[in-house]
Amino acid sequence: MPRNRRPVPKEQRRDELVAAAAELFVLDGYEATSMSRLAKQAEVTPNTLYWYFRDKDELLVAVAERYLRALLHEHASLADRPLAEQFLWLVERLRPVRHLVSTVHSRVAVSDAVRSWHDSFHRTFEEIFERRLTSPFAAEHRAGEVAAATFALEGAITHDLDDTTTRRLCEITADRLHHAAALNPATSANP
Amino acid sequence: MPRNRRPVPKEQRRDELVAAAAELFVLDGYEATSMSRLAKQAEVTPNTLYWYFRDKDELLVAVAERYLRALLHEHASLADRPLAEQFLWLVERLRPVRHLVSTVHSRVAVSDAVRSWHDSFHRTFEEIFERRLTSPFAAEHRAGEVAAATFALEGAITHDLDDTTTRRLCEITADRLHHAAALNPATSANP
DNA sequence: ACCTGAACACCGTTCAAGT
DNA sequence: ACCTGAACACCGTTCAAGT
Repeated sequence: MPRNRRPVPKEQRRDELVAAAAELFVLDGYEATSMSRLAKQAEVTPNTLYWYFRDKDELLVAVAERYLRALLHEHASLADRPLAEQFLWLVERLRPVRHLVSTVHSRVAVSDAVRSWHDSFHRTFEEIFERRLTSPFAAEHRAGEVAAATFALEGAITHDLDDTTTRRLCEITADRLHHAAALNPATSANP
Repeated sequence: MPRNRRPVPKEQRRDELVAAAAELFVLDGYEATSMSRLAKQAEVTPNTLYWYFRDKDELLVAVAERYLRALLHEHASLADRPLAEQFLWLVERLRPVRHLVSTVHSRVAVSDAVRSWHDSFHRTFEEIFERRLTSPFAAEHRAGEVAAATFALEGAITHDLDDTTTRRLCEITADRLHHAAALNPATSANP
């Protein structure tokens, strides 16, 4: 068997490794997936993983990024549906990878790579949310509303809620983003 | 030196170990604190930790519970202050132990002990929040509002927000809990 | 009952060496 | 450039043995 200089392009090779990692991270969890088990799954030696990735956290980032890309791609087709419906879709779409979400959060403090990916992830969603804030109002108020929406969804993904509560939470969150200006005391006091 | 059968009562001994763990978990993080470093800090051998705790996760639970007790005790004196102010206090109080919060969430899927503590933690705060829901309305609507409030605070604790955004988020969250019934379409449609 | 010494199986990571 | 064999320092945990 060929042991090195494989004829497969390096981007594709890297992708295979990320795919293997994605499967195991989601199935068994990040901590429970050792680099050697992962290597075995991808049919390489553990060291090979370190040729393509600096460390295990960089592998986590690659897996998370892979899911984010797929998510944004699928989301594009729902862009004109009601916001509450989009939120519900998002939450149900991310529930299966909830452990990945929790792991990313817990490794933000440990790994610079994870932290910077996490931050850019939040910026991506903040931009999407900000576009939905129909009425114009002051920047710090926008930031508060956007943060509340983001955290509501993150919580819904990572916690066990029954279906009706999940749906309610998505409706509440969407409502808030639409009517934020009207509900804002400072703004509604000066019409 | 006495090597066993220490004259110190076992509850106090356990407490010393939890105190040592609390310090290191918060200072260096849970993963970065090995059982041997922890043992050294508490001036025992690693094995001794396993006499008092089933595993590292049970130690994590003990540390978290310790913080929760202190938090609830301090919170009692603010019970009649405005809700937004209570929230801001809570967020700022828990920010220093944010890594503990993230770690608990990421180990919910791994450890039964952590999961059941986490669930009871949420029940505790849900009860506090539910008492603040002034207007009466259907149970599934309450659950949605309470979840939104809980997740907003959890997010504020575990993410970097500037001071004004944090304050705004707390105000929004408090407002929501007060006016939830009026904003609920189903309820406001039938006055 | 309480604590230790010594070991176990494993972990993430590195490095010199191969092609 | 790509990959491996072998090792490194360490991890959480266990267990027989001590007092």
